[in-house]
Amino acid sequence: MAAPQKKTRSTAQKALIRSALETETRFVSAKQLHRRLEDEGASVGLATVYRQLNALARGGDADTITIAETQLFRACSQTEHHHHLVCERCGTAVEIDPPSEDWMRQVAASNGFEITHHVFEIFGLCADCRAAATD
Amino acid sequence: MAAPQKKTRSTAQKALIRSALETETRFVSAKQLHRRLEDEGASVGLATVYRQLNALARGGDADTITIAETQLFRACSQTEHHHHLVCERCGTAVEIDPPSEDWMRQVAASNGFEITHHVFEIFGLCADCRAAATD
DNA sequence: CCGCTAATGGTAACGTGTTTCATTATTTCT
DNA sequence: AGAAATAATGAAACACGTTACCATTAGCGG
Ligand SMILES: [Mn+2]
Ligand SMILES: [Mn+2]
Ligand SMILES: [Zn+2]
Ligand SMILES: [Zn+2]
Repeated sequence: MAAPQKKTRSTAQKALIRSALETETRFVSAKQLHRRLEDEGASVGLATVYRQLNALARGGDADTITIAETQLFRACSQTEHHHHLVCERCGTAVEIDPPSEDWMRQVAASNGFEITHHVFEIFGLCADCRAAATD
Repeated sequence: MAAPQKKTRSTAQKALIRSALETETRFVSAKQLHRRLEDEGASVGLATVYRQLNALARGGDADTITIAETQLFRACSQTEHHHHLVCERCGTAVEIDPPSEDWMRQVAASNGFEITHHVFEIFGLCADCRAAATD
């Protein structure tokens, strides 16, 4: 039988957080998003920002990466598996394809492993940040 | 002129930590290594374990990965750049080659990025852990 | 409206990892 | 072999991102 599946309610905070994240092209932290919301006059608790960002990530509506012990989020509507090319200065990110799945499975199998998942992110400097770094 | 390069002293704790890490084939956390040391009768402070593991990593004598907000360490004598295939159950790891550097640079360049570094780890279950998971 | 309960938000608690600083011990100097 | 200089240690305090708690608010079906 189907799981009880508790029903979710639509709240103002949920909508605010979602739309704030969607207008952001960079990976942002919960704290950053929280500050931005209160700068815009909205009053949303930090705990709620964490909750909603995690919910979005769980539901596949946001990607997350961790940089310097801090989890960053970015809205994502893409359904296929992908990774990111991230500017380590400003957080701007571009979606990229994963390395060959066949190659990974091959490497794993030859060592007796069965793959469960993988992490892969390329970090660098975007054109803008490189230009800005010209002393 | 050459950097002042402060001189390092050899201590019992440093040797203990280094050799304990070297006998370990799995990725281990500072806490795990600390517990193991005190189980063996050695009395070493946790802060010292952190310090020495970080020093080993900085010096290239240890690899580190982060899993579930915890930093794990493993001795490594390899000098070339590499990655790991890690059993997410027992921590056993195998060193693997990186994906094509040319391909990564190509992807980055076509988006105006200049690569600084990348993270890549494959997680899975090793043969032993798969066998043990047979209900 | 009413009642049920999901959701919120302030705060306390948590876990990992770093910093501080008094104490210990290794190296160097005489 | 002392003695002086100072790197290293260790216990506890701290930093900080994230989660848990729980009393209060508010969405939604009736
Ligand atoms: Mn994405
Ligand atoms: Mn290695
Ligand atoms: Zn940038
Ligand atoms: Zn295993």
